[in-house]
Amino acid sequence: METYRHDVAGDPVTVHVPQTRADLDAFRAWLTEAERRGPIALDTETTGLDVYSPGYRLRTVQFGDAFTAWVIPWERGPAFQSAARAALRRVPRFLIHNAPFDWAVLDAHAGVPLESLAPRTTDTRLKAGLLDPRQPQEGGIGTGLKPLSAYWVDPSAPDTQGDLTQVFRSLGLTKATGWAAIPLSNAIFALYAGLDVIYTARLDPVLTRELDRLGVRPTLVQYEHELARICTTMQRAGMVLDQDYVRELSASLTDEEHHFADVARRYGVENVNAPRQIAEALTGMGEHLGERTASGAVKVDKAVLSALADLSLQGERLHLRTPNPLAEAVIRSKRAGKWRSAYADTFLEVMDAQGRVHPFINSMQARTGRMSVTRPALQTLPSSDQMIRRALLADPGHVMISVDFSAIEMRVLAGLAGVARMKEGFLRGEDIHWFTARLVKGDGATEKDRKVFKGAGFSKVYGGGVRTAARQTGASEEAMRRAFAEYDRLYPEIKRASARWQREAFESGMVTVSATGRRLPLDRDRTYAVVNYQCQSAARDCLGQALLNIEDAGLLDMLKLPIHDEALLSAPREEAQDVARAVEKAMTFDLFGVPIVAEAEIGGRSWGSLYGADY
DNA sequence: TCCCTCACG
DNA sequence: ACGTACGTGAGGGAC
Repeated sequence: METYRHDVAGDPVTVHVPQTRADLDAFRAWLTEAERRGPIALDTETTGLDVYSPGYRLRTVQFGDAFTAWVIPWERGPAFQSAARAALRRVPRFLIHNAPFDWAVLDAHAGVPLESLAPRTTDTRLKAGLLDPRQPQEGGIGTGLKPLSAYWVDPSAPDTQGDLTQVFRSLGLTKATGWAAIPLSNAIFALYAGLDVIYTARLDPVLTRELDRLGVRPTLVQYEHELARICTTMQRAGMVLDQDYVRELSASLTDEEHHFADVARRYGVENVNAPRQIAEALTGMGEHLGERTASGAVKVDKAVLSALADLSLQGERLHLRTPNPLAEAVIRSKRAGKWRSAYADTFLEVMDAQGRVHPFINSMQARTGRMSVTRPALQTLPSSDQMIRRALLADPGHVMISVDFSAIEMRVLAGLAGVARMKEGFLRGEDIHWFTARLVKGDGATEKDRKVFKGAGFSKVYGGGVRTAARQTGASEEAMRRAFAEYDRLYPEIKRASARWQREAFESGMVTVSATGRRLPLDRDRTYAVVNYQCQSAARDCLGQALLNIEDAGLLDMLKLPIHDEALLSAPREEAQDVARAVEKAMTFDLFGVPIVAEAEIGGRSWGSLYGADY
C-alpha cells in the first residue's frame, strides 16, 4: 500500500493507493464501514476532458469520506477494476463534485451506466451553484472544487489542478499531455487525487447547512439533479456529424479565408484579425473612423466595416456609397476563418470514433440558471444560413425536430409581474406585439408600430433604455419615448414589479429570488437588471420543466439539445408528426395564469434543413 | 490574461 | 438624482 498523509482544516487525513490484492481487501473493508456512516465521495482521474475521443482512458477512481481517501488505480488491471466497479455498483449514496463529467466517464469507460449512478448522486457543484451562481470574475466564489474548499473547508486547500500543472512541467509534460502521461506512482498526483474526494466529502454538509439556512428548497436541488442527468443523457447520445460535408466545408472556408486575406494584403493589412492594422490601413485610404471601443481604441467591428463596404449587417448591398474593398475583404476573410476554426474544424476535432459529437451541456451555468453548451458550442452556431448547422444530422432514419416556446420571456414577464392586460392578450392567443400596438393605435396599427412596441417590450425584459431601443429598432428616440410611455400606461404592473424586486433584493443582501426559489445575485450598480434576471431565470425553468415533461412522455432518447427557448430532437421519419405533437404538449402549460405554448418544426435529416432548403 | 470581436437566445 | 439592454462560448492579438 502506498499511503500519504496530509492536514485538512487541522485534521490529519490519509490517502491510500492499493498495490496488492490484500490492499484491495483493506479497501473493501473500509468501504463497508464507511458507507454505513454516510455517503461516499467519488471522483475520477482520466487522460483529459474529451470523454468520447478515441484513446481516452480512465486512470483512477477515488472513494473517500472526510478523513480517508482510496485512490483505486483503474488502469493497473482487472483486480483493481473489479474492486472499483463493485463499489460503484453497490454504494447507496455518492457525493461528486461536477457529477456529469464523472457520470459520463464511468458510463463510457467503467461499464457503470448513468442510469444507475445518477439517482444515487448528490452533486456538490450543483449545490454550490444554487447558493451562489456567480463566477469568481463576477465577485462570487465560483463553483470549482478548489475555491469552494478554500472558502468553506480550509483556507489553505491546495490548488490540486493548478499545482499539478507545475508537476507536469517538471516532468517535461504539458497541461495537454500531463493527465495522460503522469505515472500513477507520482506522489503529488496520488495525494491530490485523494484530497479531492476528502474535500468533496467535507463540502457537502456545509453546503447542505447553508442551503437550509437560506431557505433553498430540497425540491429545487432535486430538480437540478434530474436536469443534470437529462443533459448528460443528451451528451452521451450526441449528434451524427456529416464528415464528408464538414471536410469539404473546411476546405472551401480555408480557400475563402485565404482569397480575401490576399485582397486585404494588397491594401497593406497583413493580418485581418489585427484591428489596429485595419484601422491604420482604412485611415490611409481616407476613411474616417469615429467610433471607439470601451478602452479607447479605434473600433473596426462588423458594424463599422459593413457601413464602409456599403453592406447591411446581413451582407446585402445598400447602394449608399462606393464600397470600400478592404472593408469587405476583412469581413469575409475573418468570417470564413472563424467559421472554419470555431465550427468545422472543432467538429472534426471533438468527434468520436463513430463520427458523433458529444457536446458538454452544463445544465446550470449562467447566473440565471441558464444552460450552456461547449465543445462544440452548439447553442451559438450561425443561423443566418444553413452552412454550419447542415453538418449535424439526425440519427439514421431520423429527421430533426425543433420545438420553440413562443415569446417565452414576454409570457413569463406577464405572469411574474401579473400584467393584467398583457395576460389578457396571451389568453386570447394573440401576438403580443400586435396586441400592444392595437391597444395604442387601434385597428390602424401598422407593421412599423408593431416593431416599435416589440422593441419597447424587449427593453422591459432586458432593462434597456429609450436610446438603445431606438437604435435596435431603427425608430427615432422621440417615437420610442412615446412608445415607452404608452407601454407603462398599458402595463403599469411591470414598473411596480421591478421596484418590488429591487426593494426585496436590497433587503436580502442583493439577492432576488426567482419563482422557483433560485437565488439570483444582483450587481449593486445595475439593479435594473432584476427584471431580466427574473424573466430569463423563469424562462430557463420553463425549459427545464419541458425537459422533464419530454422524458415523462418517453422521448428522452430523442432529445439532442436545449437551446434556451427550444428543444431540438431527432425522431424516426415516420413518427415525426406524433413526436412533434407530443413535444408541443410537453412544452405547453400554465404559468401564473399565462398560457405557455410551443410550436414544432419538422425538418429533414440535417439540422441545417430547418434553416433553409432540405438536404 | 485582458481585450476585442462575433456567433447564439 | 438619474439612467443603464440581459445571458453565454470561442478565437486571436497584444502584452
